Amino acid sequence: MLPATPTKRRKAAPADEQGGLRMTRQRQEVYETLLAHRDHPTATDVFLRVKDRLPNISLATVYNCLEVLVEHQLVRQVNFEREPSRFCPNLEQHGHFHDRGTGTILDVKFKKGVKLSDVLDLPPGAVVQDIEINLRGLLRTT
Amino acid sequence: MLPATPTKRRKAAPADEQGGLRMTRQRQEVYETLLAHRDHPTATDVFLRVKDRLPNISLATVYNCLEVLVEHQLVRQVNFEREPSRFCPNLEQHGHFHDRGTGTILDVKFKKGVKLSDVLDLPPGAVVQDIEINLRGLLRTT
DNA sequence: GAAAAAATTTAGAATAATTCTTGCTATCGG
DNA sequence: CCGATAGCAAGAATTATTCTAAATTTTTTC
Ligand SMILES: [Mn+2]
Ligand SMILES: [Mn+2]
Ligand SMILES: [Zn+2]
Ligand SMILES: [Zn+2]
Repeated sequence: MLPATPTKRRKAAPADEQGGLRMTRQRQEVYETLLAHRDHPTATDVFLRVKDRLPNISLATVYNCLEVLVEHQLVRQVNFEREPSRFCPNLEQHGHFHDRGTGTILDVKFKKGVKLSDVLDLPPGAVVQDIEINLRGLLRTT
Repeated sequence: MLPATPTKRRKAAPADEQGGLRMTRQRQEVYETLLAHRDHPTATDVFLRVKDRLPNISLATVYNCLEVLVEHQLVRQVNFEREPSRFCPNLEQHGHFHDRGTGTILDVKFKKGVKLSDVLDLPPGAVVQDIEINLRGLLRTT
């Protein structure tokens, strides 16, 4: 006999909720700001941009929104050295190239069909969950 | 006629100077501490270890020593996310694997003969000066 | 080898990105 | 509408790191 498990159906998500993330106005604007420019802005950059549309937003809220967007994997956090974190809405697996000349950060696609183990001598038993590839150099403007 | 260039020979480096780096006691101990364990310690870790041998060393000095060792390329600085920097005396080109289970950071060798351009779609004109590969995951202990 | 100059070390203060705390507001489920 | 939960804003707190200034050590000059 089955135990009397009450048929606890998953709580219906509100209309504006996506993947457990409640898309508030602030989160929406932060996310759209990232989508709009895709130039890997810092939290402060995002703050300044969003302020045009939401003049009362606080920097703490921008940090909160970015954190929750990262947690829900709508956005990636990109760190170069110990500089302020940057944020990227490109969800394809990719790396980053930092041009020391201009400070620009560019997305770098991974070539198709390349396996990590073709390139790296992984420690035995290593289960890789996350890959981060950061390049630094110069963009020779031809 | 040659101009009267005074025969300005390169200033002789003091005996303890290597590649422009003066190997002071503090730098020596910091460097040897890194060589001794190769477990990617933080500045504070190094500070605590070196204090056993140089009880008067200050944390600021450890930071200074690490900085100068990195500048002179005897040591590499390794950053995972926004955690405190770690330091690595392995000068071969390599990446790092961070085991989320234990916090251990392992060196990951690059396979021989693999070119970056085999793996990544580099932006046109990009001259890569520095490569950083950081992996995160679990070490399945078999 | 002393004096002067330069480099290094030290302790503590300052910095800056990020996180935390708290009170307020908005939204949700009923 | 009501109580509960989640999110926001402002400012304080945190913390790894850098800076400052005075003391010490090392190197150079005489
Ligand atoms: Mn920016
Ligand atoms: Mn450690
Ligand atoms: Zn990106
Ligand atoms: Zn290493």
